[in-house]
Amino acid sequence: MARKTGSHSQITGPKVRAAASKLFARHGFAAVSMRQIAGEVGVQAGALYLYTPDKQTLLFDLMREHMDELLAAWDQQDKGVDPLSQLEAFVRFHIGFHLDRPDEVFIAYMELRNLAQDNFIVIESLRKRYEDVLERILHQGQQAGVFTVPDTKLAMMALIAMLTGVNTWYREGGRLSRDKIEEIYWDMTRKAVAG
Amino acid sequence: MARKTGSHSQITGPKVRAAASKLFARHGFAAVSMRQIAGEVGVQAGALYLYTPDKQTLLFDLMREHMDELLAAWDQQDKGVDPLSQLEAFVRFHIGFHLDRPDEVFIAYMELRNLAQDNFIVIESLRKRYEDVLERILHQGQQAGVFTVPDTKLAMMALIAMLTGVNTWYREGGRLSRDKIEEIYWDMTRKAVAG
DNA sequence: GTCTATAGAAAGATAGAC
DNA sequence: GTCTATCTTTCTATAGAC
Repeated sequence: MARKTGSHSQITGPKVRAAASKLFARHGFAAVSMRQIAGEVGVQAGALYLYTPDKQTLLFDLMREHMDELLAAWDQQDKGVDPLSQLEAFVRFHIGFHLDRPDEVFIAYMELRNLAQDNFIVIESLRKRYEDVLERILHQGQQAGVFTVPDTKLAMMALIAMLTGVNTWYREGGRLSRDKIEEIYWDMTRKAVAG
Repeated sequence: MARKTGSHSQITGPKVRAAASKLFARHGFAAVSMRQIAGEVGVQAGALYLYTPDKQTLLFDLMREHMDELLAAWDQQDKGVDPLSQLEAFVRFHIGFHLDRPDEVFIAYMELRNLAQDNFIVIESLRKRYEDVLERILHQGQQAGVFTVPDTKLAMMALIAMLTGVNTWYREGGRLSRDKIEEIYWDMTRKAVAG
């Protein structure tokens, strides 16, 4: 078979990111070598540096892209006007979005400590923007007398931790459908913030 | 000042574990070198191997000890007989125990993927024993008609994720006292599993 | 019990051929 | 665009002096 030549940058670039995402999620950023990533892609280690200036930037780009997608997806989400509808929309959105991207989610939560200082600040501010979405919903519901949350920030953190936790045990084709899982988590959430 | 001589093994051993715990939690197992640990203890890298056969065992021992302590502490905990009292005891115990040991908790959750296969099995079985404690409480409450949890396993995972999440944002001397935090989390938990 | 020194492997990143 | 080859650094772990 003839050796392939010519430009592959539009194919290889995404493959590098996909391989890095998979390997970082499985083994952790620090435990994965550039050679391993290259092996997964099917190129030599040196070739990776056509697509990223260094390993740190590769991690940062993965995390930033994930957070950007998260915020953009929420903006485009159908959500009601009253706090209860918005909270339900948030719960279902959060679970669905996170279950669709287990590797990226894992990296976004686990590899914060491996970000360089400047990069960390950027990712943290994106995360804060997402947390603010939920906190605002809780605050509005509290003001409207629909929810009883003595501390909206604390309730926000508790709910996000609970919802994101789905990723730690969910397996494709498991006992419960995704819709059923969303249903149960929504039920717990609704009751937890009730009067 | 005279150079100290003689045995320090009863001091240095625990110092090695404390240093490893701190550094693994801050930077991750894979990102921490034996030289860094030695530097934190105040010895040379080679001296560490008097206290652990290798880096992997050092991680494993930290995690196993943490899980053993967790299970032992729960066994000695005051807990009522009815499901509601037991659930409250569990919530307060879990938050208190975990806030007392932020580094160990972080390691126990983040470094599972860096355990060798055999070691992973041991830690996972200890974790399962702890999860079973909560699942059993939920099951008993459901049977007794005190709780309304359609799926006890799922509710158990949701609650543990929510409770452990306290560690991600709690800072000593923060806005809320630990007792107040336990109070709020117990309130959310109680409502989430209510009828 | 701890040190210095080092073996041996592997890491991130770069240079230059093709 | 990718390869091979390599520089330089750093790693885990061990050996032997004190």
